[in-house]
Amino acid sequence: MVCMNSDEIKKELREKGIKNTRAKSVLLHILKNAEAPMDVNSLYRECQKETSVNLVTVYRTLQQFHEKELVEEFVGKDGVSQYEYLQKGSIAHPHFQCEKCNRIICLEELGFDDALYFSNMAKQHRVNSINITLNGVCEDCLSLS
Amino acid sequence: MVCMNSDEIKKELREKGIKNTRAKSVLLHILKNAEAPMDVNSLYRECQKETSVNLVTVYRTLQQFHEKELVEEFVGKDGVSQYEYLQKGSIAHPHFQCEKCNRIICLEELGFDDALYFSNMAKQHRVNSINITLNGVCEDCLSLS
DNA sequence: ATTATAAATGCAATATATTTGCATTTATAA
DNA sequence: TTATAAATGCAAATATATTGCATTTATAAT
Repeated sequence: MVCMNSDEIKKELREKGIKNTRAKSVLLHILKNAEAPMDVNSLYRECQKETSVNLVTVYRTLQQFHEKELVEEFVGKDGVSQYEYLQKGSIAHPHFQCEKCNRIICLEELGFDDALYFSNMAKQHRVNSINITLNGVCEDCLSLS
Repeated sequence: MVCMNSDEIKKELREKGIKNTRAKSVLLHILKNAEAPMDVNSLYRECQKETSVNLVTVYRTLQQFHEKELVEEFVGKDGVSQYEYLQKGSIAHPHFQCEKCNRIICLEELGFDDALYFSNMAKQHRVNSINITLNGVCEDCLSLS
């Protein structure tokens, strides 16, 4: 298990007005240590390793984390929601999703200010988030075929 | 109803090895005339105006159109699949989706070759498609609040 | 024109992802 | 210590999408 100061997690939850329960702290911990976006099932499985929790609680927690802007949410081409910890002040990065195994890989940040660039395209609307996802076949699945 | 040479539709279906049935031709017609991506329900409702068709047939037809590369498919933040006629040789364009009313608006094409730009980020993988979606609140919903 | 065949369709059932209602428990602030 | 809002679990409901199977139909070959 990846290490992290539990006081830090506790503080982060309190700042957002979220009760410091086992489920919430474990989930936030998992999300903060994830190297790629995760779906509800993976998060549920990981969470179960640490504490007994109901799947509905995971759904509700992720919804709350999203509302409180702790995590970003997007839906992959397979129709499954993905969650990723939202690094404060960081620039959004694109993702690659494999059509065979559905795994998601983080790509490097764009070489330009995407928020500025893309928001200009939709000036008359209010842009809250930008999602860039490349779809295809990952190197692992390529080597299997 | 928007006009379009039905021979053109017929030819397009035949070229892709798809039987020229009422459901298929009506759906292709609707998709070709749509000014933005549509979901299954809108397509189903539109299709019903022209011919009696089962929802399953709409699903299966869209799946086929996607396999035969007649349409592009992506999933919005609301988890609903969206379909858009694939203009041959055209450059992909980003979309804006409203978080309130869920409608999708096509944005202008990127000012650079997105396929080249983004594929370079995922060199070790095979990139088949690129989806760029901005999420936020559209001008109509903004003016209501 | 007739016919054989694969493709397409409808209907019912199923699968999967996600949400909701409600009773109970728990963290936290007073 | 206690009152309260928040969090949780469980069951059921909802929404989206898929599958199996029997029947129908477009199309190409005759």
